Amino acid sequence: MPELPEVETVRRGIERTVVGRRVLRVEVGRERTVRRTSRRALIDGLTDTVVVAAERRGKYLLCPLDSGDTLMVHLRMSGRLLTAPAGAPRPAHTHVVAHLAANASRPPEELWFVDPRTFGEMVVFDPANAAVEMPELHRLGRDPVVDGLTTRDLQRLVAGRRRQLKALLLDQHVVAGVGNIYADESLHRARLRPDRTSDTLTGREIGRLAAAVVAVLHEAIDAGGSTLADTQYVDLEGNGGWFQVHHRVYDRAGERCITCGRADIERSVTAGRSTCWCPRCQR
DNA sequence: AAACAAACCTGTGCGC
DNA sequence: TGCGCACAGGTTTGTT
Repeated sequence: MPELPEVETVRRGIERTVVGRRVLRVEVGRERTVRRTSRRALIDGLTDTVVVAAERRGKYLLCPLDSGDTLMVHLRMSGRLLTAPAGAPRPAHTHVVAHLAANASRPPEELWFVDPRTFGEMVVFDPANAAVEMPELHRLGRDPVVDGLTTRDLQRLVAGRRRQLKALLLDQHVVAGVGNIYADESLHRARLRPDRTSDTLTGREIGRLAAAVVAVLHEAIDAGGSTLADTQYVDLEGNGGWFQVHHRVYDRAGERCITCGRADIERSVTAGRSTCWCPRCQR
């Protein structure tokens, strides 16, 4: 579910309510959530540490600890991070609980990792050894929000390659953080068909696409991300985002395009993913 | 190199 | 009401 704007919203929540607090105790239910290492490794790596920052690369949430290690959280399809008062009843599929010490402004709380589909992951790793423990971090492409994404950046990324634009945007090694929603929304804003190949783009079109990706992601962050009908995605406090009301194509197949008002949004499978686009606006 | 399918899981919504 | 199937915001792996 969560793409860059949703993970960024969670990151800001962690920054506001978790950074600076000590982890007193850790419970791990499902071992699958900590499959990269083990229950023991997560518990030992997190217990009695202070979370000193909250960072993000693409869809990876990275929290440096005062021990020198870093906590990595990836929400994948259905993961959620939630804060709750100590002792509050836990929802189904709560796989990890970190007990947080009170501080001047907050009472004792718990940080929950809830994940019905169990694709999500948590691990405490040593950043000095990241090449071995978290190799995918080093293979991530540019983060359009952290690094920016200029026309020239995108020109370099597509140079000498022939790829469908949808696949290009979804490839985390090229651009980190764009998922199915924001790929479709970016392509619509750039007025480019999802199945156009990168080698057919003019310089002007590359510029439109780079600008569209950056603009869509920033607007989505400003709206707190997208919460769809299933309300799977919520922030740390359990509140949904509202960018879904600005979606122009995603999940609108069969509906009239609100940009041109003269064609219906089509659905196809491109890059192996359900894809929504306007046959009139997008060339 | 790039496209494609399958795999990892559980929940939900829809047609019958 | 119940059943079976398609599908879901991600990523990796293996095959054409």
